[in-house]
Amino acid sequence: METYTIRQVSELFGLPASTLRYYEEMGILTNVEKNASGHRVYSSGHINRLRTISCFKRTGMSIAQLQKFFGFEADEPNRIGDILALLEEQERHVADQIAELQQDQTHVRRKLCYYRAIQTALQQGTALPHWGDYRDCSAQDLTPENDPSK
Amino acid sequence: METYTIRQVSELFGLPASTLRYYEEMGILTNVEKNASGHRVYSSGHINRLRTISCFKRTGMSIAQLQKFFGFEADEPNRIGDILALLEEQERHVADQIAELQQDQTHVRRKLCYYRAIQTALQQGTALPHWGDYRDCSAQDLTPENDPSK
DNA sequence: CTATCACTTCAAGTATACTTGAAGTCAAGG
DNA sequence: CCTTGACTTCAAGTATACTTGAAGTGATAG
Repeated sequence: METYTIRQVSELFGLPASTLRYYEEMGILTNVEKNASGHRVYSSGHINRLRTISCFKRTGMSIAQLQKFFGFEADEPNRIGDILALLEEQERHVADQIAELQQDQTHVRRKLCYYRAIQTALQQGTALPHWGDYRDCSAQDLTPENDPSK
Repeated sequence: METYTIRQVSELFGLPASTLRYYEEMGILTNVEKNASGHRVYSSGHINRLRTISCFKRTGMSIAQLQKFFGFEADEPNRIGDILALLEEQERHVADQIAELQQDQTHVRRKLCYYRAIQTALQQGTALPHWGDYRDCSAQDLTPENDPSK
């Protein structure tokens, strides 16, 4: 069975060793063994756990929620209901986040479009495009006809 | 020109009034007028600015970066290059975030799938599906053949 | 033998983004 | 006139998630 030092895990995930110790202390990275000289030894199970932690953290879970989730998992099969509820909540949350980010992407692209037009106008000495004060554009204010990003 | 009280803006964005004052103090919500009795008066320009702030914050910008960005905007047209660089960076960042979240969505769905199968097996008293230790499943470990979410 | 390196524990410190509390002002209602 | 409600400022406090520093241990290199 493959094992990893704290340094290897650290480099694998781009996390400082102190963070790995912190996760362990917080109880979200559990059952880390120690070798004869007291150094931590991680297994592929820990690597998988860390992938889940990264995933959940990216999708906005706090340490407290992670503690809860892995607490339920440790108490499987009694807590399958709780686990499913948490995962379903998280699935909704991720879907919402993706939808919001796609809106945000449009917002950023419109601002980009606006400032690129201004830059071009400045360089060519031509008139500025007359989109009014488009800087703080918002999805709501835009119809397909007046949307320069379309 | 339409105006808003701090309470109205607060409710519009679901942000406490203290946060609006904080954003103003930090210089990312600028030029807020006061009426005769010293109360803040927000305009539609502030509403648009707040939409941009929300967008940028969701996509991971810190207050410091927002200060920088709106600082550049205030100094337009001299800083169009800086603005464009920042927006382009942000566009890449959002795209990466969406891609990551889509991976995370798959991860969550697989875990859901796994635990639903376990729940079903428990309820029916049938054998557990033999996916090994699938709990900490990760995209890398899965081929289309052994992926229960497919 | 000793220095260096990679780790260890434990307590305390830091960064970010707010949040709260105290004390005061202003306008309207009773 | 007095209270109530909505705001104001300013300083200090809080929550979260680490991060850092000090002091120590054990294995390896010179």
